[in-house]
Amino acid sequence: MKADDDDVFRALADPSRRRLLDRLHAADGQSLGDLCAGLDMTRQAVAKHLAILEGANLVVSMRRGREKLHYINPVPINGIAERWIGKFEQPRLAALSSLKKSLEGEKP
Amino acid sequence: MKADDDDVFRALADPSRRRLLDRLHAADGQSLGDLCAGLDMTRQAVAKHLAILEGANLVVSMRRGREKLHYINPVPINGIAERWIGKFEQPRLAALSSLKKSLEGEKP
DNA sequence: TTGACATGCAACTATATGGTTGCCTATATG
DNA sequence: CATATAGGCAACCATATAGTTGCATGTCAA
Repeated sequence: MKADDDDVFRALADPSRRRLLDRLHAADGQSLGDLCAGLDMTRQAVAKHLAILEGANLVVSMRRGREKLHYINPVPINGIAERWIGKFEQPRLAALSSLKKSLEGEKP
Repeated sequence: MKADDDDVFRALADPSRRRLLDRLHAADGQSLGDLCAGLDMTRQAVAKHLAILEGANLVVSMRRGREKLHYINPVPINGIAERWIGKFEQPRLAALSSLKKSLEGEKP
């Protein structure tokens, strides 16, 4: 519920950014140019997405010469998975059964 | 990576909607009026958020008389946690160490 | 039936967002 | 040095989104 989480959720909301994360997951440490290849977006658009991902701390970058290499940072994702999503996993079956019960039992 | 996931991620992107899910998590089966209490939003705004959550299948609703009761549906959240977030949990430490290695070893 | 209560629907506004184009800066390399 | 390459910056545009107000519909209870 921290404010940080908001950046992470918003960063994850865009399909293009999720694809970028997928690409980095497949091959970590790619440059901006590498990440642009095959996407029908301008380089600048990709750069903006990467900036947002960096802002959410989902990606860290370092410059090597004139290149900027990008690395995935799994910590925030792990964070929301643990602190926010985790609480829905445990009561999953309970909620389903209580829902079913409600749907069946409340009408009469 | 299904198209459904997009709805879920987008639904989760908004803090107000996450708060609504939190409220439903705290007390399942609330009506629209119940969910409005204490929020500085109009009822209509809340209704829209709930519609989006329903569209993403994160919430299901049923009418009882003139009330509409809302229930959380943990399945989609569980889905993205398993299928999308899970793949980042496992390589977490590996990625961190490779990042550290890169940050230290590439400069000279 | 009549009025109060819970929700639905529609139009409208303002801002956020994703994307573009154009130009500038910095690092290699001939 | 000159030129290509990789990326950064800023203005701009179109649409999506969150929120509002106003009114309509449906349901309960006296």
